[in-house]
Amino acid sequence: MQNSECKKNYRTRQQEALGAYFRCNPEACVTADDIYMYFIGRGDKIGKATIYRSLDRMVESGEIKKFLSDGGEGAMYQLIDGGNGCDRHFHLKCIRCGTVVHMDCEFMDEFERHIMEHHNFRVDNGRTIIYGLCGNCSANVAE
Amino acid sequence: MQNSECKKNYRTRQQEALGAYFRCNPEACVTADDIYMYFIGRGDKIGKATIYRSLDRMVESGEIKKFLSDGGEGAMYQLIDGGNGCDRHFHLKCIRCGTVVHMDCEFMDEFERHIMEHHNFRVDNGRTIIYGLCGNCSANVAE
DNA sequence: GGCGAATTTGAAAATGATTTTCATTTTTAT
DNA sequence: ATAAAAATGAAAATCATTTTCAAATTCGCC
Repeated sequence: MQNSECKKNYRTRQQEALGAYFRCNPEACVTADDIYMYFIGRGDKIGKATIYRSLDRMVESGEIKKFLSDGGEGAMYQLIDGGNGCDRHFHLKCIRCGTVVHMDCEFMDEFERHIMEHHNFRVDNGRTIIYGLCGNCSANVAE
Repeated sequence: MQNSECKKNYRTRQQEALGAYFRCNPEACVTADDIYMYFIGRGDKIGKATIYRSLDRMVESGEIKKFLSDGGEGAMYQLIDGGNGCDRHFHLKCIRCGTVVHMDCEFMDEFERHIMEHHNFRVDNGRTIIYGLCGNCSANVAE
């Protein structure tokens, strides 16, 4: 009810609880049901629909990521570490686990310059996402 | 029944059909239902269960990859590294006029190599679209 | 401090993708 | 060819996720 200890502007107790859950478990990699069970286990009152809705919001706002698990239990959710949005780098997004790697090095300038000079095209870093496989997943996918 | 035209060792007509589908559509990025509809549309006889089972096998064997779409329609399947040249270039898409420029030059290899070596990430050219402004639009847009 | 509007919640029902069941068909090995 | 093993398809079952809608909560404002 009161959000005295809360800095972020979550509107409701449930939304704050979810935010706190991820902040207190920064490495958590969980399904919606995992989270539901966690709260139910603690005796908290929360509905699954609310969890799904809140997770959607957090994915939308870029706080957490959603991806397909290796097993087949449903979507998994995990905190996005950096979280600080910046336009001076590319995003490399793993198509397997959803991890976003931030590419922020001088080579990028070279890339932009090449595309500008040789292809007459001005890259928009903010909108561009490079898809592929991160190191982990690359190692796990047989080829 | 006869697999005269088939080189790969798929056991059944349905499995061969699925393999052929991906080989003939190397850039296809589809849901199980897309594939089902495709075959039904052609008048072929195939069940959804078989499609799911075959897709699982192909993911397992590393022929195709499975991932969560950005929209929310279910899992998507796509050939891994089509092997065909179509995966060998980037697409530069203008966010203003929609023009797609194909970037197909030796610099791309350099780009991939850099990302692989410095960022431990294997770029998937087929799925990546670089957004920005084409020459025309760049000249016309005030910034 | 409280009232009404707007938003959020939760339980249950609905949805929809995927999996399982099982009788039948096809393939494989002999 | 023939029997055993594996694969198929239609339908039913499963299960994660979404929707519905009435009740509860929060927000804006006086």
